[in-house]
Formats: sequence, C-alpha cells, structure tokens
Amino acid sequence: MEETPPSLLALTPYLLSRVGKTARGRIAERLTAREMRLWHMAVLAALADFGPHAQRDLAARLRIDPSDVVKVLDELAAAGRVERARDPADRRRVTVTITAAGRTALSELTADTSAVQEEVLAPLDEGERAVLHSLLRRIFAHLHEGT
Amino acid sequence: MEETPPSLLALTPYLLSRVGKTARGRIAERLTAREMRLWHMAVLAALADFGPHAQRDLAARLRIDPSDVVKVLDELAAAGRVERARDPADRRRVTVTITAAGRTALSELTADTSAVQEEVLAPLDEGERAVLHSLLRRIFAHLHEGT
DNA sequence: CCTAATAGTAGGTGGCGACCCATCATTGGT
DNA sequence: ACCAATGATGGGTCGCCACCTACTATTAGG
Repeated sequence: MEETPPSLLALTPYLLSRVGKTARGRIAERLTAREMRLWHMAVLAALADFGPHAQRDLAARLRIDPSDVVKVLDELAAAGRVERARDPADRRRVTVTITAAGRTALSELTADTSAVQEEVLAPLDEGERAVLHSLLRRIFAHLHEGT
Repeated sequence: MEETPPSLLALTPYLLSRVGKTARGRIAERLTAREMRLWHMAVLAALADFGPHAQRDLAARLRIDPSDVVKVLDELAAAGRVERARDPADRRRVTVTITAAGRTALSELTADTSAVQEEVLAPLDEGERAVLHSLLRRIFAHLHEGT
C-alpha cells in the first residue's frame, strides 16, 4: 500500500537521484546542527587539501559563483575558520587560508559524513561498499571531465 | 588546477550526493522541456503502475504533502493527463485516473530518463550497471523501510 | 597615462521543494 | 441528530541554490 512505483525503481538515474538526495539531506541535517552548510564544508576541504586560494580560484575549483564564495567566506571568517589576507603582490586578490579552528571544524564535519555513510550503506558489506564507491568515482570523473 | 578536494571524494555519501544531484538535474532539465517536474512523473508512474488512486493515497505512497498533490494534479489535469472524478461511494474522495495522453507523456518521460541513464552511466559496461543498480536498490529499500 | 580587464563585494531575483494552517464538504460513530 | 474525523483545497512561508547585475579598487597593456 506504500510501495514506490516499479517503473521508477527500474531507472538507475531515478535511484541515484533519490538515494543521493537522502544522502545529501542527512549530511545537511548534521551540518546545520553545527550551523554550517555543504558549501562551507567544501570550501574548508579545498583549503585543507590544496592550501591557500585566492577567492576566484576557490570559485573555479568548486564551480560556484564568485559572489556566492564571498558569502560563504564571510560566514567562515566570522566563525574564525578561515582568514582573509590581501595579496601584497596583487592587492586586488584576497588569499584565503584555513585556520586551526577551521581544521578542527572540518574533521568534525568529516566525522559526521562518515556517520551518515554508516547509516546509508548499512545493508552493504565492506566489499560491496568498495565496489559502489569505485563505480561512483568513475561516474563522477566522467561527469566532470570533457566539455 | 580544477580538481575536487580528495578528502570529499573519499566520502561515499558525498559522491552519492553529487552524482545524484547531477542525475536529478539532467532529468529535471528534460522534464522542464516538456513543462513537467519530477513530481508529475512520479504521479503518472504511480497511476500507471497501481491504477487509480484517491488523492490521499497518492500522497501517502509518494510521501508528499496532500496539499502539494493537489497542485501537481491541477497541472496534470489541465494538460489532460489525468482525470479527477468524485468517488460516488465517498463523495469526499476524488479518484484520479491516468488518461491515454498521460500514458503517452509518461512513456516520453521514461525515454528521457533512459537517455539520461545513457549519459550518466556511459563509462560503465552492462555488468557494472547491473551491479550499481542492485546496490542502489538495496540501499533504497533500506532507507525506506522501518520507520 | 589612460583604458580595459580583473578581483572582490553587495544586493537582488526566481525556481523549487517541503511544510503548515484555515476552510469546506462529507462521512461515521454514538 | 450531532460532533469529531476525514479528504480535498487554497493560501502562504521558509530555506536553499544558482544566477545576474552594479559598483569599487587595483592592475596590466598599449
């Protein structure tokens, strides 16, 4: 009496969309508990992985509008998780660096995401999880390449 | 210079979220070209798979707010894709039925989704697609069961 | 030196999805 | 016959996301 229509379940993109959405939702849920959103996490991760960025480079890397980067950084800076500094070589640029507090926050967020992973992938064993992960990575790479 | 942060790519829920989002986006893109949204497709699929529903049953099945069902049906009915009829046995209820035009529309939407599947799953061979699909179905089932 | 391009900022828009409440007709229980 | 619950509806809110424009400061090119 409450089943999802089989003709939808037969479509992989539909499943991807649904499962992806709940994954996203559950992550967002935990992030909001820490007064963060997905973009905050992405920015912190980019800074941690690749070091300081100019804002426009952050925008390019994360494929987000530059004016939106500003807003995200405003909030991260207000919380002391990143620092903004004028680039002395080109005073138009602002170099953004992650702070110690930022790294701490990021590791909390990562832990949250791992917890979500545990929830979502519960029915799968280790091997299956690895398979899923590698399939998704290939799809992801394909989607974000050429063009 | 444009890579996604590895610490994010290591998290399966993140990948699910990203891949799911583009899947959703690409489907939505094609649906809008037909002046439809995801819920329209879901409703048509439910009606096609399970036959006529009272509106409240549609809401329960698709886990959508009853008042939103009304709006979706308004649009589907205006386009002649469903028919509403008062249930003579209980004149509060409205029985919704898919029309021939509705079935046609649904099959177009399904074709669109298959096309998206082709795009998104391009790098995977038949076997891999099957594996992915079955893993996703298990996750989906797990997410929508108990509670 | 002056102009065009660049980097950051401020502010506003529109779509969409999820939700919540008030209302009205109808029905079922007692 | 009456009152509470039910089904459909109309209306409105809120948050998120993606996008777009105008404006300022600074730099680079001719």
